Amino acid sequence: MGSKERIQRLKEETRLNILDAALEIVKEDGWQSLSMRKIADKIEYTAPIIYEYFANKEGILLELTRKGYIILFQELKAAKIQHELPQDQLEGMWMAYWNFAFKYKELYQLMYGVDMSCCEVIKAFPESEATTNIICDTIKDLMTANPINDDLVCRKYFTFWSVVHGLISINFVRKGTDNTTNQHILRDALKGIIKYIND
Amino acid sequence: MGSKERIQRLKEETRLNILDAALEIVKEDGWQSLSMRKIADKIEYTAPIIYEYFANKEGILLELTRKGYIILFQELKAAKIQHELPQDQLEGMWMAYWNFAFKYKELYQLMYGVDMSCCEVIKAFPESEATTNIICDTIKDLMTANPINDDLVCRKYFTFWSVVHGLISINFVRKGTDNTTNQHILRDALKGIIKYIND
DNA sequence: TACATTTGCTTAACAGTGTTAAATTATTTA
DNA sequence: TAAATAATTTAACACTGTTAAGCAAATGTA
Repeated sequence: MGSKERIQRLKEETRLNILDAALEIVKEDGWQSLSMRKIADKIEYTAPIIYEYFANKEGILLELTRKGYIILFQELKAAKIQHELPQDQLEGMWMAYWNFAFKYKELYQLMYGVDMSCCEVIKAFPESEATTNIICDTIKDLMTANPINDDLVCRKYFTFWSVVHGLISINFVRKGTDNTTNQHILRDALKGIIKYIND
Repeated sequence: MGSKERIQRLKEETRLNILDAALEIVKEDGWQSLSMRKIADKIEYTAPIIYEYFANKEGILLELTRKGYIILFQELKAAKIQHELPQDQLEGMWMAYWNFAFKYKELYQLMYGVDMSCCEVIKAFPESEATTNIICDTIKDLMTANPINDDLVCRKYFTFWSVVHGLISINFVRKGTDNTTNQHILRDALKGIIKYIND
């Protein structure tokens, strides 16, 4: 009776269907909108059967996260073997990382908790502009070129922001790491950017 | 009849109470756990009256976001006036930004969408280690020192990750900005770090 | 003072969420 | 064919945000 295996195969298939359906829903309407009943609808079952394949909703998310890491690793590996020199490999891998984030945006959000669930449309607050300005003004003060290239100011601001925000959010997610060490990293990175602000 | 104003003052007070209660709940149990009924409980009312002060739940979040920006701006300003030289001002402001993120962690999460709602406890996946390793290996390849300082490798990896992740998540949140320009920023930043990897 | 009106607040309800237990249907086994 | 097992659904529970209806107290008006 080989039907045992056939059934096993079918079960494995619906398991994958659940994951696919979940990701599809997220691609359409975001993580906020993902629900067990919607997944069930998509695979043409009712909600409770999902619990025969996953412990709960988080189980689905964990599985998708795992899938994300596997894909990411493959892309990194592919990028690495395209170069000989370590410095080229490193740059290539980080570019691959970057590309992964946009190609698999939903998975990246899941993996690294970049969730803009709250305040769906962050329409630039007037209050947020003030903070942008006070920093950009100082960047301008540092610039020797005349007239000042506003585009460059904006880019430098972005670089600063990315470094600091990245360090912060990674600290939030991986909260194990020592804070003073990271503050050291931050200070070094800042000094580096400031030093070469006129490039 | 000065009672009009007294009532106005009371209303303003409960409005603030709602915001305080919301933030308190989030501090205790995270954004995921915030609910209208819990807020109502805390201010000793029932849920519907909150809608007399805010359009909906998002209205509360928006107000807290605004508060966050106001506080952040004040901290930046305070940091700036403590220095004379622009480069010191800049470093001071970014350090203030950093400190703000940890001092007002919940507000920062709200403002910049750093939400680890999904997968509450991201227990280091084996799959995630593979991606960490493939990059750290390459960083080691680049290092001239012998024996290799593992701590430094880790720190360099963190720096890379922060820059890239920061740039990505800021691109997600502020999706208006041009992608190719950011890729340019990224490439420059990467080259910079790689260049000074032995410092 | 007596009535009408506005205000403040609550209860009840709706549609949605994740999740579990019971009931039901379909399939396999004896 | 009858019993046992598996597959799937229905019903329910405790939540969620949100709205409408109802009530009670305070206020305005005669």
